[in-house]
Amino acid sequence: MFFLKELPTRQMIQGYAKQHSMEIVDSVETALLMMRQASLLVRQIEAYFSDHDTSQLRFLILIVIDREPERDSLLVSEISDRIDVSRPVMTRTLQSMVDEKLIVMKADQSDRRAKQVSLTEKGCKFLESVLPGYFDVICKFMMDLKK
Amino acid sequence: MFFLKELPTRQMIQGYAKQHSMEIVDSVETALLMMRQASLLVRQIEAYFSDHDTSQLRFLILIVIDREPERDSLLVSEISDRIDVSRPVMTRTLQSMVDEKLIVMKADQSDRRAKQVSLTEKGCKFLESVLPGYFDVICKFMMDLKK
DNA sequence: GGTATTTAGTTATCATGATAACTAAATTTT
DNA sequence: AAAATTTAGTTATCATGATAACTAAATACC
Repeated sequence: MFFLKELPTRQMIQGYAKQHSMEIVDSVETALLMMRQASLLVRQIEAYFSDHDTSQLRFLILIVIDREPERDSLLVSEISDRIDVSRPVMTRTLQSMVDEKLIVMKADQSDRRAKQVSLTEKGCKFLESVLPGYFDVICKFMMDLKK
Repeated sequence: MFFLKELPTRQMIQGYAKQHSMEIVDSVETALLMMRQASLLVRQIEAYFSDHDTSQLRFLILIVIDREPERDSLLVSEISDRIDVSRPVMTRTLQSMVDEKLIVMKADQSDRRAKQVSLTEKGCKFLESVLPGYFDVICKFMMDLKK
């Protein structure tokens, strides 16, 4: 997250940067603006999911399992390949989602270390129920940006 | 932070969004890309500061005090006006920065509830020492983006 | 001038990110 | 086939974000 409310002016960036090339000042300005806007959007998204007693990470886990063509389960390692949080965070989050009955986990047949994760009926329904609002939050934010 | 590594294709977004207007699909795609890129950059920045035994928040606190024209201290509340983290996080972070001797805090004369925060010599030097690398990280990231 | 409200900052507690160190199973190497 | 390494996932612990509830001082209201 990037927490600075008022971004530095170009002049200020120029003052701090040792090399004063326009290109560098430009790219720093663009980067700061991108981080700030993304942070504001991420906050709105997290607030949306928090209102629905969940989190963006839980949502992403549901969606990567759901969007997999021709499969109805993924290994924990496959989910981790698609979402870059650390393994312990993945373990903990999956456990909470099992508790909430959004997913089920069962031992893999061919590799006894591995675990198959699949959506429950409840998880599927829940994903469908939060998706429209998720798009709404993003669209509304992007509309406001254009103004 | 936005953790999804492979963003959904336009088709996939279209499949999930109830309304299929191009505009909506477009803005969702743009937003996801922005959040993903910003997250990657923020991670690099945090890694950079972590290598220097500090954090982006500490850096931002130093810089908002430093960049204030005609003043060499700010009230905690003024720092909070400029950086949107919660007050308890601000309190805790300022305390750690006092422990590290990057800043000093003293009671305000006119308002006995308030505290003036100013940079120490060490804090000033430290800020100067990390600034070039900070710009480097951002510039390098933005260069790679263009490719 | 006394009561009520607001403002400044802190403390306690929780949620969620990380890394390091671990167990157990699979795989590679020799 | 035994030993070494890699891979899958977990546990323990820490860092850093949040909110709720608090103290104390300043300000507003009557």
